[in-house]
Amino acid sequence: MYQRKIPELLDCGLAVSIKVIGGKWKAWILDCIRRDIRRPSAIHREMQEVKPRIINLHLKELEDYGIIYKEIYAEVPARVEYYFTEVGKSLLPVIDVLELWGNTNKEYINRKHADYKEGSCVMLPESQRQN
Amino acid sequence: MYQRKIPELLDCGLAVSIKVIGGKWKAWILDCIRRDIRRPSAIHREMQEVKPRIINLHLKELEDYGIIYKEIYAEVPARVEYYFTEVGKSLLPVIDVLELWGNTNKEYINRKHADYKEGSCVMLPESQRQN
DNA sequence: AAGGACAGGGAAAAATTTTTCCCTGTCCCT
DNA sequence: AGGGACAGGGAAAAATTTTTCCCTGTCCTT
Repeated sequence: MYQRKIPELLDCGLAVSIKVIGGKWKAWILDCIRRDIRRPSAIHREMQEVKPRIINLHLKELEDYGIIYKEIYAEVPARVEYYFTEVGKSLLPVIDVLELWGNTNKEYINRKHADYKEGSCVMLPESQRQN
Repeated sequence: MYQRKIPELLDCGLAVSIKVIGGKWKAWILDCIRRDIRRPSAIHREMQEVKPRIINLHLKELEDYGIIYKEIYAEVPARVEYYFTEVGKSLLPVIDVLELWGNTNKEYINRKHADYKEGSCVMLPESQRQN
């Protein structure tokens, strides 16, 4: 486990929120669980682009924060499913707000961003790619 | 300027939102501007904890995204002030939502987090420190 | 002439996050 | 016995972000 060298400032609400959902794949994972894709292997299948190891790390982190929890069914082989805690449920509308703002403004942001740094390497959705 | 090696996935609204406000000090900077602390030097004074260079980089990025823009007054020495673009203004309520969720849940998150990894090194606000 | 405020940025180091590679088990099916 | 699905993690490499250090100017005041 990585040991921080610089203490985190977590007294600001915004810093806390971003810590929880700011990870590269966290939102996607939360979205899976919201859509009833609850088992690790199912999430792995859903997120082909991302290595299982990475997903596991994020799941663990979200579990650490008390956003999701695990049910381990004593079957054979053991079945694991993730569910939202109450706090986790309260996070969903927040994600919706972010998702909405992002979708509303992504063309604007991407265009502006491209205007400045043409060196950037942005992956457009397939429908917009032109190579 | 850093040249990405892995293309970004920016078709998801959430990824866009987090790209824009996810930087370590972006939210604080936006909050300064919102409170009429508009000049680079004033922002530097407000954010003593952060080196001016870093703030400048974030300001530049926010400007790139079209969240803020610069007014350069032809005085001597030149005076610079940052303002929100329309899109930038639309981001403010989003930040409020994040801030509110974070403030509502930070004790819960911090406690949960500490429960798991006691090795973590979290800087509490002064009022809560006990060393 | 020296010093400070102002706006700004290059280059490299350090810190952190993300990724890859590969390993541990159990069980089921063929 | 071999192969695949399942859940999970150590260790190191790579990528990215953040930070430090120090430099460029101009102008104003002492």
